[in-house]
This record gives sequence, C-alpha cells and structure tokens, in this order.
Amino acid sequence: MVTLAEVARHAGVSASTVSYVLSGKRSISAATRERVETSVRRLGYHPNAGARALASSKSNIIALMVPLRTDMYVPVIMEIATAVATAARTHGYDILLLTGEEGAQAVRRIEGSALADAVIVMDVELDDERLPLLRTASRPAVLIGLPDDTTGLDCVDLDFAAAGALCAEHLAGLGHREIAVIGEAAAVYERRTGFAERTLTGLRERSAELGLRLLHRPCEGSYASVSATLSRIYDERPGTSAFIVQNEAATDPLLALLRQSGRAVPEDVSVVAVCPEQVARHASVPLTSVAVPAQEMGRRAVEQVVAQIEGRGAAEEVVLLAPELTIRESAAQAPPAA
Amino acid sequence: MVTLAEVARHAGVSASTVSYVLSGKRSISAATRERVETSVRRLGYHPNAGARALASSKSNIIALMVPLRTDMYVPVIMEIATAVATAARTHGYDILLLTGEEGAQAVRRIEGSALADAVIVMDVELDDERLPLLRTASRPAVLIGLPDDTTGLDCVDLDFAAAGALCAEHLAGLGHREIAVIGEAAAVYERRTGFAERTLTGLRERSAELGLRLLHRPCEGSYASVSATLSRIYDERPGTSAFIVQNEAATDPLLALLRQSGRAVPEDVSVVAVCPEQVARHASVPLTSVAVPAQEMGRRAVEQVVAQIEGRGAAEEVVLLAPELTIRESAAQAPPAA
DNA sequence: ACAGGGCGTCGAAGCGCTTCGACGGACTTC
DNA sequence: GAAGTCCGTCGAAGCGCTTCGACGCCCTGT
Repeated sequence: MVTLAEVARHAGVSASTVSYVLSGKRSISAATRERVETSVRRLGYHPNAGARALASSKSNIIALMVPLRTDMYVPVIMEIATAVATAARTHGYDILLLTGEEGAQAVRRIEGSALADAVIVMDVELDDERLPLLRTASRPAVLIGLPDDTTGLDCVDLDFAAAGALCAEHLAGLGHREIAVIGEAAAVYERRTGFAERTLTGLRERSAELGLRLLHRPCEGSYASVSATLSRIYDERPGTSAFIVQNEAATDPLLALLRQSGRAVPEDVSVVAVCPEQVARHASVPLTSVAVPAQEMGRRAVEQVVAQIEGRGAAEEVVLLAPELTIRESAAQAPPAA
Repeated sequence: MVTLAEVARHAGVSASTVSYVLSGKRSISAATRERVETSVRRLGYHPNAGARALASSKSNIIALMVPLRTDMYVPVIMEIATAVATAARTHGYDILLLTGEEGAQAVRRIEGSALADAVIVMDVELDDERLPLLRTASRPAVLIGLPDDTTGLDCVDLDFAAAGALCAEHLAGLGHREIAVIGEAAAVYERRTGFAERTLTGLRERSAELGLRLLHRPCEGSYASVSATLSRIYDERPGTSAFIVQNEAATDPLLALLRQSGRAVPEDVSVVAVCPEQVARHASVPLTSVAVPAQEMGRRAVEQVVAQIEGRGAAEEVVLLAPELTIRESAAQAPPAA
C-alpha cells in the first residue's frame, strides 16, 4: 500500500507538502505541484481513508438511512438512493447504507463513532423517533420528507399538499365532481408517513374550495385489494367519474380492473396519479400524473448536506419542490352526468 | 466526543486494558471487565471509526456495488441490497454503497484507500471489466452473479440454468409442447448479464431432451413491447400453449394482454415465471413460478465475505442456490391440440 | 543597501486506537 | 523454599494523515 511518505520521497519533498498539494489548503509552486502529482499518479497513491478521517475528523462519508419496509414503492426509494450516491460522489463523498431497522440506535452509532460526516434520512414519519437525536447531533442532517416539526432540521421533499391540490384542480377543470382517491396502504397512514397525509390534506382543501365530493380509501397494491376497494367505492358513490391514485403498485391493477368492468379510460372514467414518471409512462394507459421527482430529491438532499458540512448553508432550510402535472392519456372531460 | 483514554481514566485502568476488554483479544479479569463496561455505558463511548481503522487496518465496512441501470427489475436489487445491509450489521459491518457508474475505478479507490475490508459486486456481466481487478485485489470479493471464468473468485447466485430446466420440466409434465419464452430486454442479453443467458441455456437443453419446441423473444417491460412481442409469437407459433417469463416487469402486461385477447390463464394458456415471490403472489393470476431468492442471496454473500475477511472460508467458492418451483394458479394441463 | 512581507516548504505534534513486549504477582511444582 | 508458569495489566510504539508554527528565500519599496 502506497503511503503519503512514499509519495513525498519519490517526489523529493516533505510529507506535508504532498498533503498540501492534495488538499490545496496552502499555495504550492507550480513546479512542485506537478512533481507531486506525477508521483501520485505513478505510484497509484490513494490516501488512507482511516488515517485521513482520524487526522482531519472528516470521513467524507454521508450516511443514508433507507426504509426497509415493503409497503412503500421500492423503485422510488431506490431511485432516491442511487441519486444520492451519485450526487455524493461528485462532491467527493461516499454513502454509507443504513437500513431503517436500527432506527435511532444507528444515529447514535454514527454520531459516536464519527463514521459519517452527516446523515440523510428517508421515509420520515411526522413524529419520527429519530428527530430529537438529529436535532441535538453535532453532525448535519437532512431529511427527505417533512415531519410535523421542522425546527432545527433541513428538509427536502415534494410539496405533496400542492400536488394533491393540483390533481383536484385538473379534474375539476375537466368537469369532474365526484372523485375517489385510492391511497397508500392503511399501514402507511397509520405510521403517519407525512407525504400521504399531506397529499390528502392538499386534496381535501382544494376540493372543498372547488366544490368537489371526495372519497378517500387506503389500498394495498394487490389486485384483490384494488378490486375490493373499487367495489366499495362504486357502491358508496356510483357517480364517481374520476380517480386520483397515490399508490404506484395500485395503478396497473386499477387500469386493468376498470377495463374489465367495462369502463373505458379516459372516456368513461378519468385517472390521475401521483407517481414516478416511469410508472406513468409505462402504464397500459399512459397516466396523466404529478411526478415524484426522486432524482431531484436525492440530488438536492446531497447538496444541502454538503453545504452544511462545509459550513455554508443555513440550517432549518425546508425545500419543497413544486409539483408538476403532466398531461397524458388517462384523464379527459367528464362524461355528462348520468 | 468520548475517547478510549477517558473511559480508561473513568474506570481507573490503562487504555490498553479498555481496548482488550472491547476486543476480547486478551483475557481480562471479570472485575476489571465489568468496571470498564460500566464506564463505557455511562460515558456513552463509541470507538472512533477512523482511529480504529488506522490502527487495525480494518474498517469494518463492506463495499456493495449495485447497478444503476433501470432495465433490471429494481425491487430485486433493492431486496438484495437491504438483505446485505442487514446481514452485514449482524456481523458488525456497515455497507458502503457504490453505484456501478464508477465501474472498475471504484474498485481501485476502495482498494487503495482501505475504505472497505471487502467488496460485494452485483449485476456481474459474463466478462466483467472489474473481474481482473477483483482477482488481484488484496481484499476479499464476492460476486452476486456468475461470470464466465470464476477462477479466483467467490460467487453466489441462483442456479438459473436449473431454474430454466425446472420450468421446462414442469410445463412438459403438463403436456405442453410449444412454449414461448418472454425474456429480459434485449440490452440485458447484449451486455451479457449472466443470469439471463444461463436461464435460456438450461431451458434449451432440457427442452431439447424433453422434445419441446421453444421460441425465445427478448422484451421490454412496457405494455407496448409485450403486446408487440406477443403478436410476433402468435404469428410465428400459433400453437403456443405456454409462456415462460423471465422479466418481472412484463408479467402484469402479459396477463392483462392474454386476458384481453380472450385467452384464459391457465385454461387456454399456461404461464410460468422466474421472479421474486412477491411479484408471483400479487399478479392478477397468482403465478406458478421459480423464486429469485434475493434475501438469501444477499445473506449468503455477506456470510462468504465475512468468512473470508476473518480468514476462514476458502476462496473460489461458488454457491449456486437450488431453484424451487412453487405451484400457484397460472399453469395447468395443456388443452388438447387444436 | 536594507528592512519588511509574502510565498513556498519543512518538521513535528498530534488524531484515537491497537498491539507487542514486559512486568509483577499469585499459583503451581518438585 | 526456589524456580517456573500463567494470568492480568500496563507502557509505548506506531498506523498514515493533517495542520500549525517556523524558517528561508526572493522580491519590493525606499
């Protein structure tokens, strides 16, 4: 293993000089710098991560806490995670993968061992047990998600309330009056995952303003569950002319079941989804949808966290990305009332 | 931040004693050990990861290279990744998340900087550019997947050839003679991802033995693509009575399209899939399938890698998990030939 | 020609931990 | 009762890097 000292010897300078060339923290003459850089390349030198971390109290690692649950749509999580990893690398950081399993304990471990310089937390619940710890931690933290109380915390998320409102507006604009919401699994609401509640709130408020009748039903992602939910909805509100879906796993079953029951999308019934672009595009009827910008969220989270590590960037910054509705083929003018 | 020295002072012993209590590498009297352990708890001590790594040349970190591609079924990747992370924690390791993007470069970085004690590589191509590096690396590596040449490498994977054979046998046993294979996207074959090829090989060999006619078509996961593929298949082989699907994203579209075209599953046409259990269970017709045991693969990979780090465990061990076919509702006796 | 300032470089002191050799005491063993 | 063991503990030497203060040197201004 090549060390700093060997590079120094090879280049005919002292170890500290090499260090300064690498970090750029002091000015070095062009000649020396080049000599050192050549030696680094020739010897294939990589700084020892442990030694560097010890000496500088900086590990260049960002911890990422991802949920382990299976009731969330996995591709979104994965997309955020890879976006985070990729963005982190462009800033010279690596990602340490923590599963939610360890919970608050993991935060303590990371904090205590100085394993990571900062933490990014996904799947935040409105009243998450990790929040107090993150607030008092000496390391920066950024949440992907939005808890009830954001004091002392940085957050990045889609503005789900606005997304909900946007869906309501779009359907209202098309003349729909009776709308059913097919939501996430009941468990998601029970553990108070913020995004689901916020969408619903935005949806309800805007619907009230626009005079829409709204019916919300949680739903699992299986055919059986979607089928049951659909029956209940039509029993209670036979006049339903549009669906808003916030449950990626339910979109395909929904479209298939509507088709089977003889209702054409979008001629007889409209569907608007809150889901990743990919899901919307590849559905059997391309979905008019509000995108969940997973990539963007991951990238922004990294940028915030890096800004904090480097001392720039105020804490307590809450970034809510504005939702955008893309019109595809699943929503159309409401049919004349029966 | 609490240090070893502070714990030592608090417990009234030397630093080395504390270290030995923590590592168990030398015998310590019960009395002393307890005193130290109490101090550790009281002070909330966590060893500094950097210092430990520097002194012991062991980081207790395992690097995991996950693919960044989106043409692979993401949930499987995620499931393996979380299984790896969870299993690693039980052995006292953390996971460093590397995206495939950096490719071989990442291997060099990790190796050079001693950031990780070992590497687990996913999405291995048959002739992967990272293999030579991994062979000569001083750190253990385990592949999840199976390259052409496994000399000097540890591998864990499902025995996809056997899985293919199993599908063929099952359908043959039900009296099917003309079988179509809906495969992964063409790009997956082009870059020579092993599992896809191996499944096909197993399938072909067994089919030949059993006298089955086989037609293989790569396919994207979209409705449009599945629809086109289906048309082509029925054009070429109108007598097709069964499908084998190895493309998780294509299962739902396939079932929907078969239904739409008036072919009942399994009465008119049988479907057997190679996919994760969850996909099989939640399909609109629960799928008779060979499971891709993502959890198990992740766990085994960690166990092998840890064994190697700790000096147990021979290198060049290739673990091929035996496939299991679960009978559900999508495959039945072939209808009498038309 | 000389003081004063930068600029570029070096040496040395740690960062917090592991680990090796050594040492003292209690316990055997003949 | 002396010699030999073993067990439990300690001190000190690093691991490879960063960083601070110091030191020369050359350039500038007068």
